[in-house]
Amino acid sequence: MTDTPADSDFIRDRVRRDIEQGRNGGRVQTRFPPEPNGYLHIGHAKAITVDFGTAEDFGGICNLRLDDTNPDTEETEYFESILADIAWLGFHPAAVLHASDYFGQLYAWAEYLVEHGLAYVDDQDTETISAQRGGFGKPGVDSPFRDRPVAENLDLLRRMRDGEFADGARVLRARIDMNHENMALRDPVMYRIRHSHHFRTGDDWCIYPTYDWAHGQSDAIEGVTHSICTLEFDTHRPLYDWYLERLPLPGDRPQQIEFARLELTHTITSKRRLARLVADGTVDGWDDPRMPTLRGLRRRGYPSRAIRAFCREIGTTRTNSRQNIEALESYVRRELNATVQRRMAVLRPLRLVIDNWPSDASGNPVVEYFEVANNPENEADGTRQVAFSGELLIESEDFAEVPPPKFFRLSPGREVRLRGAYLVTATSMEKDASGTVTAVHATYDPATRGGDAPDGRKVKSTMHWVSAAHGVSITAALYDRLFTAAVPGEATGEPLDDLNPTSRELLEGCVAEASLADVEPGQVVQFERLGYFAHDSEQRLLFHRTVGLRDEWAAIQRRQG
RNA sequence: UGGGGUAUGGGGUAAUUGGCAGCCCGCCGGAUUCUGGUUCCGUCAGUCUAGGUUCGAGUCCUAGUACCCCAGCCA
Repeated sequence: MTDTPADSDFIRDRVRRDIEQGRNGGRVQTRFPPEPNGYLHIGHAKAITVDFGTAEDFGGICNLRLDDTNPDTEETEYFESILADIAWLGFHPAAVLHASDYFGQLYAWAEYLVEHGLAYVDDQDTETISAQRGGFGKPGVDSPFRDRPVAENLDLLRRMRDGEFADGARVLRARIDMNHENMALRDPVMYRIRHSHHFRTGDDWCIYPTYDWAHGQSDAIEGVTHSICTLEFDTHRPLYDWYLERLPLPGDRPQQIEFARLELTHTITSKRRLARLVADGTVDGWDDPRMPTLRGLRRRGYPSRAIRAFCREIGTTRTNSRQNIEALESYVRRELNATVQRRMAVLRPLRLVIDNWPSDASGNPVVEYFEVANNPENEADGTRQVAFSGELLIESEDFAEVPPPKFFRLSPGREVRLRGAYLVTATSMEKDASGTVTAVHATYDPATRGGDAPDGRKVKSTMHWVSAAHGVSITAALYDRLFTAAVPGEATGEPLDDLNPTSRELLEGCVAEASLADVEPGQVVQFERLGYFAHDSEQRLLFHRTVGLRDEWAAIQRRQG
């Protein structure tokens, strides 16, 4: 998969036009501005790709800016996870900045607006202010403090800053228009009193700027040219501009551009709902492989390159939409298939005894080693030696006493290929008291060493296998997508309320070929014909069936009705 | 209820700005294959509705419809 340059979209068209018109001296600068109050998820990956990608395409720069204006929700731990996740995704901020670095400048500008009669201190509480704001189609009511003299406002603002008042006692509001048709402009709050400890500025401040008062100004301070955000901020754009137009700023002002956030089927990105799953133990944590967090996806074995390619190629628009999770999985599968090594493993073992396999002088079965390609798609990955002997383990679903129509694998009298080894023909089977098949007996054709018949005869199936005496036992944890639609078969456009969390399935007694030991933790491997596995930090193997091959037989059956 | 935004196959996204509606995912079918994977080829299927302008409309005009966002001292 190649990193192709992004196609044109409305954002890039806009930037291109600005450059042509000489705006900002032809400079392009963006920023990714998360609040450090949680872990990054797949939705953020889209924003990151847009922010960094746009800058990159025009030779500009993109900074990481933490929007840390609310001390009550933000923590250093989140900040650090954001840093790490962006790095994992493969993006490199030109600088790591914080809105809290600008608290001094922001405050000075607040006094500037007060001095120009454009902001005032309001002594009312939240409920009163909210009630006075009116509603859709209903005018607001001016605060009784709206026409306070400048000197009094200035005095009160300074005393707010100096900690003279309790939390919530007063706010600073922009003096715009209580009858504005856009609710965002009905005298929005700029500063609130919070006697809280900020994870970076400590106890230096007890008043904190709101998002609206901080964001555009931070952009301006940093020299951001294009402030790209999601659609729900579009009614804030007039306010963004209102502040910037009234401040003594040189040169061109930053401009806000909105695009539709990424939504996926079978996925939620609501911080509240994800937090609940962590809290109630539905998942093991924020990095549970079922989670849509970047950490979860990484543990699941999703390559960051695939996530990047997906985010870039689904495009940026202003249309609210929901991508099929299959589209993401398609990028993951494509990337994994091209880059990842193969191993053989058996999830639900069934003994396969080769009755005509030779023994050595001391009566032990001969052990033979085959050289198998690590990745047929990529010769550079080399080969490995795999042990073969007279007693093997195969996938129990690869044998059928009575083969259903279109079943190509092993059944009595049928010849199949054991990958890389020999052609074998099933002859008989052993059953327990309940009639369950416990072992299959077969004969091999010594002339087919390596898997090819000299007479050119073909077999319909090539199966994976593990030598019983040489396999290593593993525990596989099988994960589905985090959510599944409540109504089976309803794969797209499902309402979020109909999504149910899926469970994890632990498979004991799985056996893999010995060379699995060469695979390092964090590395992803394709278990041939089964799906993709990833080592996680606890050395447990994770299997994601949705990106794998394992549902093939179910799919065939479904097609046949 | 006022304001803002958006409508293109089952899903997502393009269309040189008024000129053959293309691409990706999915589905279905076929070919290749030592993975029922991959790869390759093919099929199905679309411009929200109703009018209008025009030789010609996804694109322009008029009217309507549907969905999303906004009434935090969250971001």
